[in-house]
This record gives sequence, C-alpha cells and structure tokens, in this order.
Amino acid sequence: MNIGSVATDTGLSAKTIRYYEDIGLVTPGRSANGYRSYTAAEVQRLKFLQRARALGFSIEECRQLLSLYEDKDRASASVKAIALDKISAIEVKISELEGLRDSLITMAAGCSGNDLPDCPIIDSLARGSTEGQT
Amino acid sequence: MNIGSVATDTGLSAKTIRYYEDIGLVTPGRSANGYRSYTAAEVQRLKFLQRARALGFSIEECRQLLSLYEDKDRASASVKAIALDKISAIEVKISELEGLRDSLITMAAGCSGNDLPDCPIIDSLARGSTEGQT
DNA sequence: ATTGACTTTCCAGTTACTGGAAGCCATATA
DNA sequence: TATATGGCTTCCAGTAACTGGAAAGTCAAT
Repeated sequence: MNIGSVATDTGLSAKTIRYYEDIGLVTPGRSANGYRSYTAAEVQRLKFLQRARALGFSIEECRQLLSLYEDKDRASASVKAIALDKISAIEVKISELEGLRDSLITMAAGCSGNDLPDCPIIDSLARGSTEGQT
Repeated sequence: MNIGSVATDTGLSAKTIRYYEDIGLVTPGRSANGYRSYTAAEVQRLKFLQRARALGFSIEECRQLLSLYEDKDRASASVKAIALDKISAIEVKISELEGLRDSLITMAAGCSGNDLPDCPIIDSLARGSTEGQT
C-alpha cells in the first residue's frame, strides 16, 4: 500500500507518516520504484499511533505504548500506569486553564467594553492583580 | 537596571528577556560597557508581559495588548474583545481535554492493572474505540 | 592577580509536525 | 507519442516560545 492510501486510511497526513518513519516509529519497505510500501501490520501501527496521539499521548508515550502493544506478554498494569499518569496530567492542565479562564472572566466583567479608554483588563495586567481596581 | 535585576523583578529569565528584545517587544539601551540598561518603563512593560503570558496570551496577543496598554485613547472594547476571544479559546481547550480525560478514564476503568497481558486500554487503541470490548 | 558572579553573542535543541521546491514516476488522454 | 495530471521522492526551512550551553568580556572584592 502506498503512502497516499495509508494516509486516507489512518487519518494521518503523508507528511506525518514520513515523519514517523524519520523518528523510527514505522519503517516500511520500498517498492521497486522507490515508493514506500506498507504492510497491513504497519498500517495498523499507524492507526494505533493516530488514536493514541488524538488522546493526547506524546510521541515518546506512543513509543512506549506501541512496544507494549506488540509485547503479548506484558502486564496490563504497565499500560494502565501510563494511562493514569496521562489522566493526572490532563487534570492538572484543565485546572490551570480553568484558573486562567476565571481570571480573564473577572477582568472582563469589570470592563464596560465601550469606546472609552478606561479598561480594568489593561489596568490589572499593568498592576498585577485579577481583582477590580479601587 | 541590568538584566539580572530585571529578571528578579519581573519573574522572567534573562534568556526570556533577551528573547523578547530579539522579537522587538522591549528594546533597552546599553550602558558604556555594553550591558543592557532598562528604564522603569521598560521593566513595567516586561512585568505586563509576564502577567499576560501567564494568563495564556500568545506573544502576538501580548504585542497587541501592549500597544493598547500604551495607547491612552484606545477604546476599552478593543481590549475586552481580545479577552473574550481568549476566554472562548480556553473553554474550547478545556472541553477537549475533558473529552480526552473521560476517554482515558473509561479505558483505564476496564483494565484490571494486574500482571496479566489482557489490557482493554491497548485493545481500544488498537481497535479504535473508547468502549469496553465485547 | 585572581576568583566568582554577571554579562555578551551565537548556535543548537526542544515538540510534532507543516510548507514548499525540485524532480522522478505512473496513468490517461489527445 | 506527447503531455497533462497527480502521486511519490528528498531536502530545507519554519512554526511557538523559549532553554541550554559555549566562549569570551566585565565588574567587584580579596
């Protein structure tokens, strides 16, 4: 299977698939004309990568997951540990973003949003507070 | 004021402050010895940047905010628009992360996490589903 | 004179791709 | 047969926002 069809099948771009080859994730053979030629197993690996990336796993985490995926004797605990770590990291990130959002909402709520220059958002950025000014 | 003291004052690293100069955000003069020399206004700009960055504004958004900050006649509406856009973008990001987290939680919940090779997390990555397998 | 802290510039690396150029390959049509 | 189109190849560069490190100049104190 050529790279274009693989791209369609996996939902990855051809560029991305070549990139994954560069970093050693999936290394297909070549046809007589020099084109990359993917086996069903390689396409499967790429689909696995696409899903894991979409779930927010980093490339390095994907590399680990792939090796666990192909190791039929690994413990499920080693996979679960990676997933739980990722869940915690995502929850930290969500909290941070909620904090940012709330600060911005507080600032925006104090701002009339009219054509006057008076703006509590700028004021709090300048003064270093999220509270309304006095 | 030399770059080291400015770094301490603003909470930015010296590296970052030089980087902000490279991209034209704050361009200090130089002392006779060639060291960067920051005025109070420049330090203030850097503090403004530090806060805006910490709130998740991109460098380009910071550039806009800085120019609004220094334009005493701008309408508060133009600042508020940027803040509201940012709030929306953050909320989109939060929703995405919540979706990822929930998928991962679903997958992890089905995984016994023992030393057996059977692992629903790997299975769903391989099969492309977030549901438990049949 | 020497030590140590601070500063300078410059180059490279990070993450995970994406865009673009130049050129070969394959197929279909005129 | 010529050519047009589209897919494929490699390689180089750029993205965002820094960070790390090397080599060398400067300053203050001992």
